[in-house]
Amino acid sequence: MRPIQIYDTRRAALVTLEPRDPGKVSIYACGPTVYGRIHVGNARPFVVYSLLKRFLVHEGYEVTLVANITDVNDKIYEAANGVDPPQPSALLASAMAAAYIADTDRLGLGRPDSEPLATETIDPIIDLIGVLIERDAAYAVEGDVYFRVRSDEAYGELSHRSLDALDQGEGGEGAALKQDPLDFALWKAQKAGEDTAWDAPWGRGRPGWHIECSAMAEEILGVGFDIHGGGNDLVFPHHENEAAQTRMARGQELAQIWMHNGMLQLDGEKMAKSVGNIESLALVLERWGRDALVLFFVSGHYRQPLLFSDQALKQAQTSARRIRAGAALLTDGHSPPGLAAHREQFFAALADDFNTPRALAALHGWLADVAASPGAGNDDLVQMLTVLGLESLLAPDVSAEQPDDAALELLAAREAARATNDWELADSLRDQLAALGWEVRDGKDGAKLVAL
RNA sequence: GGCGACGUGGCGGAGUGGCUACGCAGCGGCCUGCAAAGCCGCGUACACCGGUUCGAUUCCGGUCGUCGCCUCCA
Repeated sequence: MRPIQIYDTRRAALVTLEPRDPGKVSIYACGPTVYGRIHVGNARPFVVYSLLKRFLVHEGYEVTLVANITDVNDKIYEAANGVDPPQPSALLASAMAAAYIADTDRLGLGRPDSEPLATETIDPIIDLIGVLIERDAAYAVEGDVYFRVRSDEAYGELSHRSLDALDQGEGGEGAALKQDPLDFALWKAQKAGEDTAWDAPWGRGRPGWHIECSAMAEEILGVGFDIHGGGNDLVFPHHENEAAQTRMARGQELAQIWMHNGMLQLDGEKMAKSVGNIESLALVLERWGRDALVLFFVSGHYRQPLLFSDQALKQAQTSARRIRAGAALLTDGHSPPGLAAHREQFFAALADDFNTPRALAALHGWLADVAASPGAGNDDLVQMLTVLGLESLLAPDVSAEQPDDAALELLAAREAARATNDWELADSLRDQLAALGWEVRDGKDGAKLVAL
């Protein structure tokens, strides 16, 4: 196992991964709130942490990846009430959770080891809130429970903010009940129009947004697990609050390393539902294919913003096609030792804060060199592509359309024309095929059709 | 306003105190009946102004600009 460096938001520095349990790495990645279909931006953390897991497994670690699904939330109530006719919020949440699973399944990266739901973690949530109240880090008011931010001396450490700079706090309803504007809700009393609620010692209601993650992460991974991930828009307040809750309730840090991915951008702005510049994941997958999308994601470093555009996806598609073409020239088996340096660079890049673009450059270097020895073993490439979630490029494109009989007839006619050196007719038939969307590729073993 | 990140060749996107990132596009060549695909080759780009240094795209200061968070957000 080589040393693995990861950038930790809290320490604002690269740190060496030193698992709590030797040989095992535990990761909790914040997933979506399911009140609608997810967009491509939401897929970035899913891809990043799925691939990080693959890399760590390759390095010999036993990895547990947890990705939660938030299925109770104001947004869900709003969305359920906004449908005509209004539907039960639990129904909408479960439908959207299923859609989320289906959409991310199509990324072809497998599932996280555990995908807990907030609504199935209510008891641990209530217990955790109870401990916070006992320790005077939280207080109940009229059925709500608020976290006393100023009780936590370390508050702000993760997001590097001073309390003075946070004079606003959570606004809106509940503001009047808070002892300090900075305090945030752990539990919200049931209100009119809210159709999901659970009984708790301080009244019937449902959990606030941040507490569920503290509870779910602790339930599955235990306190002090290795890596907590999510989009960098969650650093404050979500992760700051999660960290504070666990710190005050358990006297220990929730996670050792806080890892955050950058935002996908569209038209110079973060892609977000609130901005309205979203492209649904399902649509992008359908349009460009999962190979192109995954390659697009790994083409940029996870911490940097990444510019989403048709051009970028088209480039990724072309690049994926060429990698596949290169891979097709190889045979199963050991790779030439002379190429090992490229493979080492590939994994060294990933060990250095999961630098996928640099790894990709090494992969291209490997492919460029292997071109000189056709029929070489593909072992190295299999390893590299698998870690990037692109092992599908080792096989012919299964999503490729198959030519219909009409196209095949034209192709046969062209072959016949070529056999008699009737180039004019052959070229005209090739143009006809192009008009039908087929590109002709002449090769040693005859002509083939490829969808344009 | 506060905090943070960033400004790299046509586009995307790494990285480094002096040495080719890489990809896509483009150009030239090989191959081909001609093409396509594939292969080979080709780009002294690092916002601006100062400073440190033998030497800065890389370090420091400033200017301009962009993005993120500070409210729901992956």
